[in-house]
Amino acid sequence: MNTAKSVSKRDRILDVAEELFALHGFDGVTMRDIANGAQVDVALASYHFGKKRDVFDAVFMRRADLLNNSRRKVLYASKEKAGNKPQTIEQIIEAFLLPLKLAQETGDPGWRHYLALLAYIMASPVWSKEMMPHIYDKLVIEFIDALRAALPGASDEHIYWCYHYLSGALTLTLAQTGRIDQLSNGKCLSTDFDSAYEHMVPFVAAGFRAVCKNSD
Amino acid sequence: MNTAKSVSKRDRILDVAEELFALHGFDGVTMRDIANGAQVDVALASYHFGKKRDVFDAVFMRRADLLNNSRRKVLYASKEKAGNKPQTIEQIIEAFLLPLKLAQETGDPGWRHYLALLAYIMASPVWSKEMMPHIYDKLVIEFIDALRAALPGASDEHIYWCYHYLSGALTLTLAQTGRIDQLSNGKCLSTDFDSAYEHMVPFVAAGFRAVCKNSD
DNA sequence: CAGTCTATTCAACAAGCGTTGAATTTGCAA
DNA sequence: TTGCAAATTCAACGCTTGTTGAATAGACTG
Repeated sequence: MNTAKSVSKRDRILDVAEELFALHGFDGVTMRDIANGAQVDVALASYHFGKKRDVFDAVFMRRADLLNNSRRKVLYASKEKAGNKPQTIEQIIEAFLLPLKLAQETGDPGWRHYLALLAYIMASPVWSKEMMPHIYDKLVIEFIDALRAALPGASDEHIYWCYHYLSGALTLTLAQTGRIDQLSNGKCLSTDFDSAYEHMVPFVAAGFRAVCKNSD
Repeated sequence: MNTAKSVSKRDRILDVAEELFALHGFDGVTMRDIANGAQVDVALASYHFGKKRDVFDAVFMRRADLLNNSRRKVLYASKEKAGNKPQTIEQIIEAFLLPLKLAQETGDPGWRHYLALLAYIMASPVWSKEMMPHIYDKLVIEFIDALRAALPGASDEHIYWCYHYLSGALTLTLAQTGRIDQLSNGKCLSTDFDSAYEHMVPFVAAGFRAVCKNSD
């Protein structure tokens, strides 16, 4: 049998750790939780990755480059498409969000879990300081530069605050807490990234314009 | 000496727990961490509150009613001020955010920690389901009703998604991760709720209008 | 000052934790 | 088949965890 998949135990450990860390955070998951989920001995995770913290890092890094490259590629394609004109805010935000939507659309639940893990990291004062600068900063700065070019005359302060709101809206979306499902009585779904993406672009773009038009 | 304060050990436990839970989450904090921080024996927290989970709940509940009442009061005052006309979106969002800004402005670091704890709960799939409906739902529904009245013709789906983005922007603000400080090289500060509030109102209001004008 | 209730500490427990070294199985090349 | 290295399990360690019952100190009342 074993029709589903024949991934290595090593990969199963990463898959399970990804899901559990996203759900319960670093301290809410034990090595035994991971081992049980992966149907594997407790010692195996240590054998492959080292300390518990190294498992967490391995999970985080597994898709980080993939996601970063995808985002960079989409941003550059968007820049190229705009030619010598500056991109519109909508185009920049679309480029910012599209790779996340695409990751979701692969249907691989691993990507869904990874995005939730990213949300966990971004919303945590401790983990955000530890993980984000090293991995995601370079690209974020490029996006902010693009926004600056698209909003001539806007003050840096306004741009950074608007980016912060964008980042917050995105973070809560990636977290997939199920809260919107419950508040809306099922009319909106946390897992429906298409809708989240579709409405987020005009929402954020309008926000940027409204705030930044008041700059000196 | 002891010039600063003469709070009871019981209160010191809550204060320390509040700060630590906000920073590290429920599982990232031990009873001994709390006891050490409060300079108190390990057993005392159990004596006063029961299980670890009960300490968490006690911390959460201590300010929940206070905050809820403040928000309700501000919302009603805003409604009254608008008279028989519907409130503007700006007025509703201001009413939504003002109590949080006021809590911050008391200067009491406890409130700052509590707001960060709220962010931790809102961003967590597990805790958000467990804590939010019971405590904050009734009021949130009132705010959404007000928004519906201020946006005639807007579809529920649009309103809920926009509220979701507002909630996300707010959550990341309350979390005070320090990320905006670092990205902006100190031009913007996570602890500067005045600026966060000031820019968030026009940002979110414009977002609502842009999305909801496309409703059927 | 004796008595009583509350607040606090002390000491200890059983369970669960991450981690490790040795033993065992598996996969593969010679 | 043998040999060897990688993958995996087994068994156990020292430590930390949350929690509890008994002992002590403190506050207040009569």
